[in-house]
Amino acid sequence: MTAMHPADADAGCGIRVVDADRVAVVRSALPEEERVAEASEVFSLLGDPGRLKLLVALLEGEMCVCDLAAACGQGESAVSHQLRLLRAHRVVTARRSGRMAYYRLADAHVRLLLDVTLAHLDHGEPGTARAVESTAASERAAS
Amino acid sequence: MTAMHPADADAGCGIRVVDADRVAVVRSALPEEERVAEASEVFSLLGDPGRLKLLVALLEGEMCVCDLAAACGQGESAVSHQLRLLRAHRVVTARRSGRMAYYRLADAHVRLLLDVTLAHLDHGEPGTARAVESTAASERAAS
DNA sequence: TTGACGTATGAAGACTTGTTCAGATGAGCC
DNA sequence: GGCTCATCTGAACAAGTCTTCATACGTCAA
Repeated sequence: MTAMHPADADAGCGIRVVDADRVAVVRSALPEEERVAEASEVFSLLGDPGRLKLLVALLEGEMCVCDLAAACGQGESAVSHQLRLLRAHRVVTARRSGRMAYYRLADAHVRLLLDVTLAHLDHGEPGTARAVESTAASERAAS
Repeated sequence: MTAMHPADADAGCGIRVVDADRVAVVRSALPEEERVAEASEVFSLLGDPGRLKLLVALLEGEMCVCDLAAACGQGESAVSHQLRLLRAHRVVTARRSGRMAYYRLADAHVRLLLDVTLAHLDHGEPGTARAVESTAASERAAS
């Protein structure tokens, strides 16, 4: 664990390393594999423009499939497929009323990510401080 | 724009709509197509476990390619490809020193997203309020 | 019950995306 | 110069993803 001269060291397996200390620190700071996978799945869900639009739309409150499709300019079947995916990951939940299905956001973390991102989009680059503000506000309102 | 009885209306094109008002509101609240695309691209970048690990690693400060590879348990070529992508999207920047290349986070928004997510991972579900706190703190420290 | 409707689902196809391997580039060292 | 090393790049393949079409399911109204 102590510092060694650069240019040689290994990090468990036999991999080339320059700054062994740094590598060790980062390694222990890195979340478990499984956590990273979880997080990246969530980001992946937000990584599709169609899905992202659906979720942003749902920030306004619950909506049925056909309204979501209309509001986001997508086919109803496509929307249904996406919602299915989002439901499987517990990002949204469905409430059924007769033959209608109303969807709403179900994940506080995702809501937070969306808020942060929207705030960022609003005022170009700077974003951070105000983003956090507006995020906290909308989070309060979202309970 | 005024309310009409449910079950029939259209939203520009000829699409079935239940709550025309809601659809109209959401439509105007939705960011421009282009903004949504930008945002979803960023999320997509965070949506790969390998890339996500690289970025989390870079939260600790700048690192060279081989150390990143070692710390994240990935091949150096793979890492280089990913960094290239991240660089193209201005999420990271490279500083060259001799034959080494040192990468660092270059996007405040991405850093914020990472912080929020890590905070969320730490204390399971609740997350929101404390996530914002810790996020703001780390943002201050990150300038 | 029958038909229309909103939603859900399965399968197929085109399209992305990530990894790997092989080789190229350019900096440092003898 | 010639060698090694860190990084980059291109091509190819495997794997995953999104959309579409067709169809199935449950609900409501007549």
